[in-house]
Amino acid sequence: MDTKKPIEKCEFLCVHEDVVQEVLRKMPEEETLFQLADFFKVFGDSTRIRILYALRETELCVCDIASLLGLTQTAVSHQLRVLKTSKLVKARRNGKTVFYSLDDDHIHRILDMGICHLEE
Amino acid sequence: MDTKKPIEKCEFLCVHEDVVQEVLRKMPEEETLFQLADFFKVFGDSTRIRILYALRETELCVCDIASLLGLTQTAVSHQLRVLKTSKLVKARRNGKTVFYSLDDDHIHRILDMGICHLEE
DNA sequence: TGAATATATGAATAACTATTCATATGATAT
DNA sequence: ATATCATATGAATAGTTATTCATATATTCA
Repeated sequence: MDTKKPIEKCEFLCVHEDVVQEVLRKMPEEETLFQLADFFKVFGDSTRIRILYALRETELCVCDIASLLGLTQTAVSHQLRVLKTSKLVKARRNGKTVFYSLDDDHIHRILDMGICHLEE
Repeated sequence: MDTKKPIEKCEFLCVHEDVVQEVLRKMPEEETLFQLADFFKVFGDSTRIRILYALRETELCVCDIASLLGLTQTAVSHQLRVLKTSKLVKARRNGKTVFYSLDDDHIHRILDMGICHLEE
């Protein structure tokens, strides 16, 4: 079928089979790693990180966040939805205003560690 | 100039000015937060996370990683370059083979924390 | 030197995602 | 009820990025 194969592909000729098997055995589940990547992905956007670190200080309404960070209300709302879906923030309604805050202390600690990391 | 403005935009009428100022004062530098987002971004890709957790067990050559994770050699090489640029992995050449490993113990600890997080 | 092998890389493609625009919803006050 | 304000959301757009393809580089061995 495959009539033209100009260069013979290096199809893992060099694999250290025993090492590979050992690593496969010890590594976390595939599923776990995909979840972990998704978790980090949420932090991997400057808009969301800035929102999170603003909320680290105090709860804020959508307009406050937009003003604070120089963003449109719409952009902030969209990102807050992402953060809420990921259980990183929670919302509290007070009349027309919706106040957002970090979902729990666990998130606080993660953000504290983030700061810590950059200081190393 | 702006002849047609059907709906008057909500331009931060609700801002709690004092709170916003206080938060701005306390928050980390903009620059710092952008760096932090970039840092998380590297972890926020399943291919890279899987490579990192494979390397958490032992050093591996490019072919081993590709075989282990069911990826092409090219895809792995490209991502290893990203990880190397971000100082997360380092390379050691032995003949034709290049072995990659986590750059330092700090990265090890971060990966350990990742696992920890998912167990909560 | 030339063949073979392991890895790297530039360019093109494909997939994803953040932002914007227009508009809807939800709440208050008159 | 209606007008106004704060927020939410669907669709389109624009920007980004992971993967693939083709090929280059680096090293070893005959």
